[in-house]
Amino acid sequence: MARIKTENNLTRKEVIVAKAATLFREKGFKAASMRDLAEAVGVEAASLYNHIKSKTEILHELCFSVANRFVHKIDEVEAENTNAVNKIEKLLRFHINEMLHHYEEVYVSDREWKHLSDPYLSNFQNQRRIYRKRFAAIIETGINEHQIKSIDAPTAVLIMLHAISGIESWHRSTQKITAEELEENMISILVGGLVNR
Amino acid sequence: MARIKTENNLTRKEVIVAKAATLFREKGFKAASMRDLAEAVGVEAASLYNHIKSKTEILHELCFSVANRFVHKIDEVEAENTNAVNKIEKLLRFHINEMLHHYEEVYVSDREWKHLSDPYLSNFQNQRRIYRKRFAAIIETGINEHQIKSIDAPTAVLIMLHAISGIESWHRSTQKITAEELEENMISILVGGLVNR
DNA sequence: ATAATATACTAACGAATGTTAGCGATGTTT
DNA sequence: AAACATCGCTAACATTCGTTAGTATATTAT
Repeated sequence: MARIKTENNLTRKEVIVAKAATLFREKGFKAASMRDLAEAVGVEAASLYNHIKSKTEILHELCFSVANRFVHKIDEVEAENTNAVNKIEKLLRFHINEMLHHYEEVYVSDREWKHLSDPYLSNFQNQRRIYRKRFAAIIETGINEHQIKSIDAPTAVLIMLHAISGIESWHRSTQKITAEELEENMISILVGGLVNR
Repeated sequence: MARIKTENNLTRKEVIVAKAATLFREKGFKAASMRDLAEAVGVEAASLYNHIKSKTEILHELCFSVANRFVHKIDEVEAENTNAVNKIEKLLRFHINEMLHHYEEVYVSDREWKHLSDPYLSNFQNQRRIYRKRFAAIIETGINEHQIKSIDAPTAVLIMLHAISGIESWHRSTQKITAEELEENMISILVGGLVNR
């Protein structure tokens, strides 16, 4: 009877959720079975239920831990005393680094939230909608102050956010530029596409 | 015994595939069941098999019909006698319009291709990889001719393609700007992010 | 050492899945 | 009208799914 190995002060639940993130990213939430997850963790499927309530609970944990980090960040950025373009750049760099260093979680949260069930589903969608509105509001400010060219702010937001989710492809590619280079390239293209010249 | 209704010269198979595209987009390939699809088509699940070989075959049809359209387009654009920025703009506009007018198919092809099985899977991945290389090559040309700023071309490609997939959110949003406005906004931001000033 | 708790196991469940077989009804061609 | 192909139906199949119950073992606290 081999116990789930815990390292770095992680609870067994956290180990399971972390392995699940990898699995959900690779196969998708629906296609990844609890038996798959059990094997990845090194245990029988039924044993997982000593640590988690359900498969969906794992998805909750992943989606909301990611969402909360972004909300916390935009709280911080909004409060800063700087111009709109700076704020946007900070948000973008945060998104990029989240995608670089918490790839599995962020990716799963982005692509698999549809499989949440109410009330978590509506909750998540609400948070997402509000986040995007706040992001758009910063862009609007930049437009009004003529730092940013006159574009539709919600459209700009969806371009930015989806563009960053492209880092998925970078992770899988064989000939990678470094993470730093990637970050600078993305900022150059995305911010460059917004600003007035 | 109600037959599958065919309109506009569509075969029954094409009706099934079209309905499947909607369903796969809404629920994901794995979560959408053949019984769901049957209901959407107005028939029993077993009856579908008079027209299609398997659930996976439907996914093949969707993925490759989309992929073929993009390959065909880049063939056309590469052959044109114009500069790199123009070529990129044409490709982007094509992507945007595909996403606007063949939303279901393009979205499914983009997100669900992982569930293809070999040899179709490797085939699809190859086509995708080659397409992106050709796109990157056009960007490289623009960089060498100093129309485009000095960036990593593969990174630029993944930003462009993923940004466009954000049109998904536009489709679902309630207060939409028009399709034409969306197209112009996207082109402005994306091309604006590339060009040298 | 003993008791208590945490964790893993085996076995099994009901439900849902993709798919096949066989039959009858419908539509088309001769 | 007869022959034939097309199409949809019911019934059923083998798997796989998430999850639960009950039990055994390992760890921790007393």
